Amino acid sequence: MDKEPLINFIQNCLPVSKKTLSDIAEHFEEKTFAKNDYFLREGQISNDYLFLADGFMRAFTFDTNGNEVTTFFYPKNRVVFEASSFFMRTISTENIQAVTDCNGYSITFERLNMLFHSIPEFREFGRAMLVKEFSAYKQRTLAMINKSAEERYTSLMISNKDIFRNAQLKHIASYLGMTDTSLSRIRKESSKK
Amino acid sequence: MDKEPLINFIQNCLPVSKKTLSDIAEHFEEKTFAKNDYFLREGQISNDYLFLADGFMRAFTFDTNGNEVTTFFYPKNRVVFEASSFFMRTISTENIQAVTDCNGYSITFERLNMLFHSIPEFREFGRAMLVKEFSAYKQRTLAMINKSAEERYTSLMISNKDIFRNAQLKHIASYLGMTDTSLSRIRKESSKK
DNA sequence: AATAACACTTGCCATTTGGCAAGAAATCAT
DNA sequence: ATGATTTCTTGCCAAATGGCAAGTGTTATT
Repeated sequence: MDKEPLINFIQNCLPVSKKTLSDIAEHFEEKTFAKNDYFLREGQISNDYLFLADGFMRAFTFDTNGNEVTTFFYPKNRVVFEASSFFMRTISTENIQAVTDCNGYSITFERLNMLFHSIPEFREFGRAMLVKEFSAYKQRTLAMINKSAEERYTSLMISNKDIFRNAQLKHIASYLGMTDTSLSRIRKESSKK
Repeated sequence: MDKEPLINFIQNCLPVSKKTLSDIAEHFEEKTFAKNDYFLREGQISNDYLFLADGFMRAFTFDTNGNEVTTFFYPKNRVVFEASSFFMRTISTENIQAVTDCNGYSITFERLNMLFHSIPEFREFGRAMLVKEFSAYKQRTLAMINKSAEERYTSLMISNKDIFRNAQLKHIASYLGMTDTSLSRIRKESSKK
């Protein structure tokens, strides 16, 4: 059985025995997504927790005016899940879509809980993922407030260049809270310097 | 022993036996804060998980230009904690301060984990609080993007009138991602209608 | 009650960002 | 490869928001 990337990722987060690791990995199953496939669609209850081994995904939803808004980008080598729908078993308002061809390993809600129940260290892993995601989200919120469009662009450029390599302009623009027109202009100005 | 509000709150979130409830409540201790007291200061590792029975708090930090930014408002009857610092044992970049006189019940990291370990249902409570907070944060992020300053004001007015009753203009302004000058003007315009 | 400190409002003007629409460039399907 | 579709850029102008600073109102302190 392969699942190398998954095992490495878990091991990097918390030190557990090889045995436990393979017990955990056993419950994940391989998944692939073609470009533009959906991992989660709004209206569904999210039932999969995914480790993204390769590729690039994004989450999006719609604001009150019906405009699509990108809410998150997921690079490879991290877990992908919509916390609220997955853990509270509520209908998701977000979509998660493959931006490029992707592959990874997923586990269902039921099985994940079973593992959380039986393996206390792994419970810690689950909590750590949740807290980490939350924390990243907070930092992003902060970066949005009290920064100009150009500053938001620059920060993202510095911290997440891969987003610009993978995603479309209009998706990045809505992620940054500006129009694609503005982002285009800002990018141009910025490249002059 | 009192702790009525705490017990009611937990019971509302998940149905547990009276016995279990009082076992849980026993580990919380009463806390009071005078107006402007701090529940958490940046630079510290957050070690308390608080149920706010009465009063009003706010979280704030500073953006890259050194401006104070309000990141959250906590009305009474909910839990107050900074997930990242509390659960990951990292230094907090946020401050949490009493906006009015407050009182509630708090529990330490160590004791909370002990309860999580020994009472599986309560573990669910912990996860639910974390997910709920995260979910609220996401909704807020979304409400900020692609909305004008006036729309952001109006939404907050509708959903959280109590913030306007309790907090200062400049704190609300930074929470809404605008200057206090703008908020003052917008509020005026809005009251005309 | 007087003073000081703080919170809020308002006028004037500068700057940033958006809206629209046309054109250029890139990508996709046949 | 060719045309069709989608994505990105750009010019022009309008609208929204911010910066500064003075003025007014409110609250706290002695």
